[in-house]
Amino acid sequence: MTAEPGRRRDSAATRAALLDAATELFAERGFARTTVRDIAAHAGVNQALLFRYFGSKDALYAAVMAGQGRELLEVEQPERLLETVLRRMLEKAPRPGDHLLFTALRSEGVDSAAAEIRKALGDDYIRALSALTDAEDGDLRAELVLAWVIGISMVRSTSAKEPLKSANTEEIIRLVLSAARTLLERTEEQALTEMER
Amino acid sequence: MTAEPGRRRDSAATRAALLDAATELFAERGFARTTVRDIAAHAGVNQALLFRYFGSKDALYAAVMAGQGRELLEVEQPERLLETVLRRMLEKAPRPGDHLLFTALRSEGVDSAAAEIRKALGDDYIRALSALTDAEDGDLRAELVLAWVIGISMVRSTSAKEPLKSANTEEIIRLVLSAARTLLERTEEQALTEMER
DNA sequence: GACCAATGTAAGCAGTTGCTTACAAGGCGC
DNA sequence: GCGCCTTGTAAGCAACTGCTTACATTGGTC
Repeated sequence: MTAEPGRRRDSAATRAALLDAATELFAERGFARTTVRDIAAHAGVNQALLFRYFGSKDALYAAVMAGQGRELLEVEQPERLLETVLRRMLEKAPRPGDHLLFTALRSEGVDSAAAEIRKALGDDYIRALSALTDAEDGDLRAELVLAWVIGISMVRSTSAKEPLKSANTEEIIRLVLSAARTLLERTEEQALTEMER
Repeated sequence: MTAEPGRRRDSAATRAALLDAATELFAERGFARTTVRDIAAHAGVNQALLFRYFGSKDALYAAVMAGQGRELLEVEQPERLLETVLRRMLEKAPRPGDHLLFTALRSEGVDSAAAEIRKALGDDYIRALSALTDAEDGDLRAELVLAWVIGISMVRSTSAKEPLKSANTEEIIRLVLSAARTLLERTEEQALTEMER
């Protein structure tokens, strides 16, 4: 009987189970602190299959990150990007993978696949954010704002009880946005000039 | 001859060499990514002696961090704390251990000695920074500012060439201070009230 | 039913980690 | 000179990591 309960001998389903498990664990613990054994166990799949289907932990990470983390860049108008990013980061009940973006951005190390992905992702966000200001050091300003997001994500992931973990989401967003505005807002005249075009 | 060149059979010097090497490496790579073998090699000392004199990697880390990272808290008047912290973080030629504070604050994990030290250190800085505002959510504001410092340190340690790495130190400080001021400054009247006392 | 590629499994390899142990050697008190 | 605690050394252990290999099992094809 082909339609056996559960799934056996179904490579597509196995691949998908590995991808799902990897997505969840990478988002939760980051690349370095996630183990291939953890992923396989979490997927209910033999560890060797992970390497059969993905080749290496690096490649699995790349597969997980393919296309992920950039949805906000495409959907959001730049003015609302920071707010949306913060809201996703702070939301109470994230779906699996929702935090992939943040875990990826704050990954450590200069080797391994994670470093390249982090850099590419960071560059994309810096580019988007720097479009919000006309200051000549726009990239620096954008990078500072991104660093703030990364730092907040960092602190939230390590501290279990400090205010950041429990505080009102809207309040945090309000505070960060108001402060970031001093870095990213255009000057009045230049904003007007821009509109005239 | 007791006064042999170099040092041999000198436990104090051996301990000190280990401490120095550990200080430098922990500051550079953080707790998790520093190896006891690295430390011993860097100190030119047998690895077993590290455990004889310090007991464990955790304990060595605690010994390194004992009293370190809080100098700025004691010296600086609160109003200048953030600026001084930023300046130390961004300075071009730090002495060994100068970055211990930042590497400690951005250490990962919830176990190991590093987590407790990070928390204690973070709490101290939050306390100092929150004294700068009279808002009732002062702790949250202070934690956000600390998260920013941590994020900047993070980004600088991973990106090799983005603006943050090379940009003008004073410009970065100016930008961060001006933005942070919206979070930490007192309202006019309350600052005056404070002065009257 | 026989073949055979695709799928799944168990065991293990090599490298790294923190830490331990068994031992050699120096140097001080006597 | 002798004993013995202190200091230093080399080797290795157990746990963990990413990854491989040798082998069983399944199920479609003919």
